[in-house]
Amino acid sequence: MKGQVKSITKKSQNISAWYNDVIERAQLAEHGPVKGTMIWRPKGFVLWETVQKILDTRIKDLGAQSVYFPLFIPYSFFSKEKEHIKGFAPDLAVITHGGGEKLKEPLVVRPTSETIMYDAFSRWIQSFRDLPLIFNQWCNVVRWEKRPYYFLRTTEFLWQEGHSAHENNEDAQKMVDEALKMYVDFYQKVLGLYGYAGRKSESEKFPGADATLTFEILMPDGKIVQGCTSHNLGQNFAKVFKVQFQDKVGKLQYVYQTSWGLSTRSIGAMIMVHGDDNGLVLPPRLASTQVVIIPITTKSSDNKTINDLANKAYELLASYSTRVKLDNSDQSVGWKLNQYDLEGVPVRIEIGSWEATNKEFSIGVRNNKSNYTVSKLEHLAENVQKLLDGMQISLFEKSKQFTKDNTRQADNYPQFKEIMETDRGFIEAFWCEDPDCEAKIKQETKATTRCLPLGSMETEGKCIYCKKPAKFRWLFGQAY
RNA sequence: CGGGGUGUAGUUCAUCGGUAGAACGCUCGCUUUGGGAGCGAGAAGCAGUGGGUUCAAUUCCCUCCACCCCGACCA
Repeated sequence: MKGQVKSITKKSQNISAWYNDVIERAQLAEHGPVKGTMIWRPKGFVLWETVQKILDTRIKDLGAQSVYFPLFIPYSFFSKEKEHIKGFAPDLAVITHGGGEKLKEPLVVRPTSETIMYDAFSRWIQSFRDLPLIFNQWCNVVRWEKRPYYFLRTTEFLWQEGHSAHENNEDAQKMVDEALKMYVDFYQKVLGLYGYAGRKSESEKFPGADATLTFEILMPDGKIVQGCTSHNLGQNFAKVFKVQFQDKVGKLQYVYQTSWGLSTRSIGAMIMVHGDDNGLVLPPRLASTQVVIIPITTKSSDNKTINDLANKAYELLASYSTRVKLDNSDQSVGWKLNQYDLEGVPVRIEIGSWEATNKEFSIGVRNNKSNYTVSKLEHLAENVQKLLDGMQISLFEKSKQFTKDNTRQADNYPQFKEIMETDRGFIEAFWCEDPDCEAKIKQETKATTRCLPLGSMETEGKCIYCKKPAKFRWLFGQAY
């Protein structure tokens, strides 16, 4: 009965190796032939499809219309906004040749679409009646990565980018806030991930933005993933791309703009936080298979009764709109159980002789390995739903608890450094908001400001680094 | 771009100066099925690349390339 299958690296032993093992063994993805690229296999891509499906509805609820802009952007577009090109230049993939000839002007492979979109906006927006204009596009973008990592840092990644133009800053700010709220809700309710929403520092904000909002998520190794961003671009791009409209009194004005995005990085964060030594653990709302039914037939069992019962359970759950799969394949039971653990299927139902005799079902939940629940047929659908709901909540609660347990206040720099050398995680510390202090802290501890949490109260404190007056405790941490 | 490591079957690796072997996976058959089943048969490899040393290189030396890990950069 002993299998010779090589087990995956323990999560506690080496989280990078574990992460790579899980992704490859669960057949989510492989490395592409070009460094930094990844091949999305069906079981991985379906996760993104689900993210898209759920998020797209919410994005449209924000008033966005879907569009698609070209992958190739004239280099000159990038140069127009000074901060923008400065921030993105190191990441750009630039095409110099095409059709066997050297191009007159190099082309940038889209790292983000502000420039190419706003060039069009300048033609499409003429009047206050054209506002607000809210677009969203799902696409791939390229940012050259020196050190790639599945999902979290890939040279080509997939995302959604929302772009809007408004008459005034209030409307733009409202858009930015709503987009962030949508992302936070998505992370918490669908992906089951806790985190901190806040504002980025001047040096960490999007190149070309007035302000950037973010949702920061703690990983098990104490490093932090930026889960999404929502930027208030002010009139910075409007001025260089001449995006102007005539207001109600006929005066020519620049629009106020926003952009906001969530990428395939979200899937990496979800895997890293929820997964365990047996493989993936998928939040029920994300899982394309929420329940797997495994009939256990033997030579001596009443296989007709077992199969009838399994079929009934399948139909019942399917009619309850549970995403259910019945596995009749001839693999051994042990293999199936391990396989579905690896794939992260939230709930499994086993039906063998014992269950057939008692007309009951043994139900196991992925994140509570040892416990089985027993259910009669008539209560199956609602009991399974309760287990799915319970699992969804417990994943989030666990993520929340872990984040809270690893959010520490540092009141002096030695303390700060000690935390960074041991547990890392989030550190709340006063900072004077001088970029020099921020840069030095980063250099000395690897920690950067992650955000100023929304709703932070202004008080009086001293900068952790220079001891000059500081108004807020910022969240610090090591970025992924 | 710095520091370290690895390239041999689909995968993970072993081997060794005389042109290759295991496990898992895969195919076929029989037997099986309550936490990765058993037996038998079978398919599968120009040993990353280019050069050098040698009678002989997968093996030793160098180049390049790729990938992995650790740093700097980053959604």
